[in-house]
Amino acid sequence: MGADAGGSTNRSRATTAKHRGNRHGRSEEARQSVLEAADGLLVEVGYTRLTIEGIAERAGVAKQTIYRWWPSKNDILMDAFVQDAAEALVPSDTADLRRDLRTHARKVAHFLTASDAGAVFRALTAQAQHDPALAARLRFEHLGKQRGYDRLPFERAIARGALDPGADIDLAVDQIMGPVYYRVLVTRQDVPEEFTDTLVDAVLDRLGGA
Amino acid sequence: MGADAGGSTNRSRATTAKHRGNRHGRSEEARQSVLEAADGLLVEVGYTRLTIEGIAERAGVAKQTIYRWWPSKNDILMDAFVQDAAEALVPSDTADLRRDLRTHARKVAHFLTASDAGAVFRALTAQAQHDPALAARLRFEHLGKQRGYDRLPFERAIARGALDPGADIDLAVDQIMGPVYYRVLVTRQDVPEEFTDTLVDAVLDRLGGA
Amino acid sequence: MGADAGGSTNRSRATTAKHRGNRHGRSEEARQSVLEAADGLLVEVGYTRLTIEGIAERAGVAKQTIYRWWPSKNDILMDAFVQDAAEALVPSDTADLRRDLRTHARKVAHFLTASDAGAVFRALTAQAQHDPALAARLRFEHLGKQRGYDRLPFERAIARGALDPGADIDLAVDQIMGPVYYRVLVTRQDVPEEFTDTLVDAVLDRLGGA
Amino acid sequence: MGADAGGSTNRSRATTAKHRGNRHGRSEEARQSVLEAADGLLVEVGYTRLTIEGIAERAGVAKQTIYRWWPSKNDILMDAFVQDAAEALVPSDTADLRRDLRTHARKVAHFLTASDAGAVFRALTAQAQHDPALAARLRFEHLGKQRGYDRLPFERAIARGALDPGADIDLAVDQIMGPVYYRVLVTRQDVPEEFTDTLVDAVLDRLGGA
DNA sequence: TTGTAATCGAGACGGTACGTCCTGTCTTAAC
DNA sequence: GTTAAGACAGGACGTACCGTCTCGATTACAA
Repeated sequence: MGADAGGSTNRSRATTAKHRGNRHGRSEEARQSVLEAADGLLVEVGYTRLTIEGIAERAGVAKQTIYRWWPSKNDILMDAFVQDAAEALVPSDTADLRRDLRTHARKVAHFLTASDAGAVFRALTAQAQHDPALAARLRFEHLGKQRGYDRLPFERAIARGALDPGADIDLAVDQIMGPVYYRVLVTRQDVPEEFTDTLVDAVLDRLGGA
Repeated sequence: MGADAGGSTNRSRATTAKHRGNRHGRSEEARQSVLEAADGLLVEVGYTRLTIEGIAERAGVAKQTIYRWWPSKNDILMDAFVQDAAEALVPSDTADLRRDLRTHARKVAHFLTASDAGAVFRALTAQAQHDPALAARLRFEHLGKQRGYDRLPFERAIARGALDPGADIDLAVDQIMGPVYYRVLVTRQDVPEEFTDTLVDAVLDRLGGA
Repeated sequence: MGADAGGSTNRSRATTAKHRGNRHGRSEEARQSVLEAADGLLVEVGYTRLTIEGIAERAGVAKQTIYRWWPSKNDILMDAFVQDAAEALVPSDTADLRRDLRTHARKVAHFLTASDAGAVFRALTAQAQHDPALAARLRFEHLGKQRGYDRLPFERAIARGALDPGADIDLAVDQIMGPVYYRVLVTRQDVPEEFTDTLVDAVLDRLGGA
Repeated sequence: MGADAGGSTNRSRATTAKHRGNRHGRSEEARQSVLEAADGLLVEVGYTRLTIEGIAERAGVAKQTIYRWWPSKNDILMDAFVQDAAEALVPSDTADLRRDLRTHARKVAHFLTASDAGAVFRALTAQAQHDPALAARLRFEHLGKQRGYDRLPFERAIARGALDPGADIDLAVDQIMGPVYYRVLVTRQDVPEEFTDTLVDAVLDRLGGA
């Protein structure tokens, strides 16, 4: 997307950070205010009443500016989500697999149920049911990386010799994360820490018992 | 909604002397053709392009007739789903817990990934993320009953003394169904029989080992 | 049209005047309340917002009862008008042509500008511009008779020898009534008594001077 | 509403006449095709079956474009009428009052009974009975000017010394025009030239005889 | 120093679908 | 056999957004 104009070139932009668009690229200011407006409106009015026109008005931006850079409402939310949630769910490393997994599962549950970014994720996951292209973006830009984080504690444990290298890590991740997402997206039950802890223990008991 | 006004209740009407005017109620024909049109169009054009006007046209029904009986597009789909999927997912009973669970998990996976009713369910679950009222209807009219079916093999096993009566059945159900729904709704991976079998075995190994 | 069931047969109805519809014919009560509801609603909400459904509700009558007896909204108003305005505009007879005409012209002006029946007449005349059938009914059931009344003072004057029998009475009526209706329907100016008196005088000066 | 964006300002627009509507103003092309469609449909299907949707379709214009610029169906017709009938009824000047009045009265009668613009005028006058705002627009944008034209022959006669300066011109206009409009709008009789000639003569005989 | 090219805001446009209102027809049960 | 009640197919209403388009202003580099 090349949407990111910040970063190492910000010295040359220091004096012109507020440009309103010219031949040399898009307005970073407009981009930011669109993403923030989308984020805010999603929380305030919900996905259904979130409109491009509403985002444009809230962002103080022309509708065409949005259409120039984003193909659809979902793509705006996707960008907003990627920007906001980039850091979130990296698991800790205490050299204690059970502890790391428990902490990580709790963090994921909290993200899904209690954070703004989680609300955006739920909305995007919902829309992805009707929109294969969005589903693909979600997979490539979020879920793949997330799967990497989810696997990380197991891989570290293997590296330090604390876990059988033949363990089926993806299965283990599905067994821990599956019930969490299931409760959040389907049954809408709470996801207390006892629940995630129990899931982790069940997986580790099987893996450890080998 | 008391959507059914015709049918078996006409006996009680014969004695109801206190009618002022017509109580002939809604047209069952119109109701059916709306539900069928909604079903068909959802499969053909997808949720996003499914419109009330399209349903009305396909059903040969006036738009107002739809609005008279259904508050929203989602409520039509909900009715269609309830009608179609009423029978579907009752587990078999072979007096073999492992076999019954494996069969049931495979049937659920097939329902979610390969049936028309499953497509409606996925669409409804997606919309329920944005619509608490729909979420409530889904819970009360489908998921509650479904949870009963999912628990049934365990309860039968307890009844016949093959399982510890203290087993946490709801947890076990979450551990089997959670990863299935997770793959369907989130990661969009296939759900092969080896996967569901493994989930069942993992749960039973723990329960049996108690 | 046969819309009128009253009149000379009302003796035989005396004992059944309040029936709500049976084998003996239409409900006079329903007919009356429809006409009154139409009248009242026309004054209250205006022609544009006058609906059959509104009339039915106000009259406490089923919509079908209206459609059974009246072909259209305008026909209801026409009946209401005929019933209300039957008596209104019969000219007095003082054996003084000028005085009779002045009085009559004033009464017509007052009818058009200040009476409820006049409001109905204006509405009907307006709709008659778009509806030839209504225009015909207006002509046959009102304007013809009204023209007779308008001519009456002249005919009486001829009969008593006070006016040349060769006078063009229709022209004279047009010259007096035309400007009155013109002000009411087109320019919406007031129609004061000085104005109608002057019109009468102008006509009589010509006729008398012949 | 400032519904008129064309007209005297079109000089400044000369170079941008083909724009399709942007921040600098509305599309003149859309405006024209709406007015023409309304005009044509009124003549073809009549006022009652004239719909905004029909106009939009015929004009090849979106419904919202109509609602953006005209508050109602009547306002469209009013604009169409003002545009079409701007030139129409200016009286000739032959320095012969009787001849000018006769010619003018004939032209007015012809306009009302035999022209497309006259059909629009009759429809508007009819609707003005139910709509005070429309009545006001008709008065200000047409009838005032028309009254000026109707008075013109008399004023010219006074200017050239052929008529008593104290003559009541408005009364004379009412006496000539009133019966014409009366026949057109109320009695629906023909308005032959003998009739208008007689009206003119009656008025002039009185004025001239003073 | 000026011209050029890309972006910006603004907003009118042709459309689609919305949810509402009313029309005129039909059916039913009550009286 | 008329009535009140009200469901029905149909169709227009006026609104909200969609995604496209043109416009004049703004800006930064290149000529």
